[in-house]
Amino acid sequence: MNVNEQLAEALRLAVDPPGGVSVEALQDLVLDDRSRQWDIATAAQHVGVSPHTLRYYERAGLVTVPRNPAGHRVYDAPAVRRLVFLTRMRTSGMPISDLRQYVELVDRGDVTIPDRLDLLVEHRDTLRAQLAQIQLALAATEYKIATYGGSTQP
Amino acid sequence: MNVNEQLAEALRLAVDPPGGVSVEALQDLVLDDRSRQWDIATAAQHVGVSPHTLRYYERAGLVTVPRNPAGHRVYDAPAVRRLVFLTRMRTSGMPISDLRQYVELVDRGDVTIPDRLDLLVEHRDTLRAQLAQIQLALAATEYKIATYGGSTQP
DNA sequence: GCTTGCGTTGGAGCGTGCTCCAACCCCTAC
DNA sequence: GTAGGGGTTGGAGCACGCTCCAACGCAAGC
Repeated sequence: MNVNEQLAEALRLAVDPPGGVSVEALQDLVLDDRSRQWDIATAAQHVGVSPHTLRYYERAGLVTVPRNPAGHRVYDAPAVRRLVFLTRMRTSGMPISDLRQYVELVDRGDVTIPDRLDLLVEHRDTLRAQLAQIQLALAATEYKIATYGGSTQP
Repeated sequence: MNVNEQLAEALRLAVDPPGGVSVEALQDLVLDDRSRQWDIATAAQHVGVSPHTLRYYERAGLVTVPRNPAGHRVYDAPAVRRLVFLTRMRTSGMPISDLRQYVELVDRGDVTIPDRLDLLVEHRDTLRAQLAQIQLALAATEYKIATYGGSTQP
């Protein structure tokens, strides 16, 4: 995978998580990068979690979200993309504590890039192990299905 | 995948879970199918969980385990293979409640095979979705690693 | 002005899946 | 007989990640 392909892939990832981000969300995120802002309900929809969860993530220190004059949270496109990334890491099993550690490293600037790399590499290995586990479970499940005589192949 | 390949695969799955079942465990499970029996500590090692967890699974209704005259649990090879299967389903995200439902269906005999198939097919779909999720998370992680400039490819 | 709706907060509650504890039992070795 | 090392039980505790609640604030529409 060369860098261009990786960029294309990353863009796809940022805007099209399997959790369910819509085409409109894509357009919001890609086309109106700078100016657009969302309230918590809309941002939650874009990210694919509940507003509750977004507030929880803020409380947990994963993000800091600016407020409008009324004190309401205001999310912009980069913030939403960050949340999509964080959510992806979450749903793939990275604990909140690790994610907090990661964003703290990001906050501390480029000097922490090696540390971040360590975290990412570790998580990558975890993901690979998970992948193997799931593939095994899938094979076992498909075997059971086959031996039960169900011809349920798609 | 024909049936023979599936059988071979299933055997491999039953005796070589990534959780860490040893070669001795394999031999125990395959060669000494009928006569061998294990106490809870040994069975736990074979399955790759703690004795605590095995007792918990029994309390949760996933298995019923016979006792020796002293009242100690006695596990035989089929029981351990069943536990390996259950553990694989667990670690791949099937909740205890679903597993209990499944084993209840098994207990009720062949008439429940269609219901079991439904459960399995549903879980298979869940697994496929999980697989896609993890692959996306892996791609995202590898992209981050690449853009941080770390040449950490294996 | 008042209702409605969405937002805010701190704090409590909950479901899951273990994990541990206390009190006890059994068997073996010394 | 007694100490030690395993096992047994019911029940409590815990970590995690939400999820909800009460009490309140702001803003728009009638």
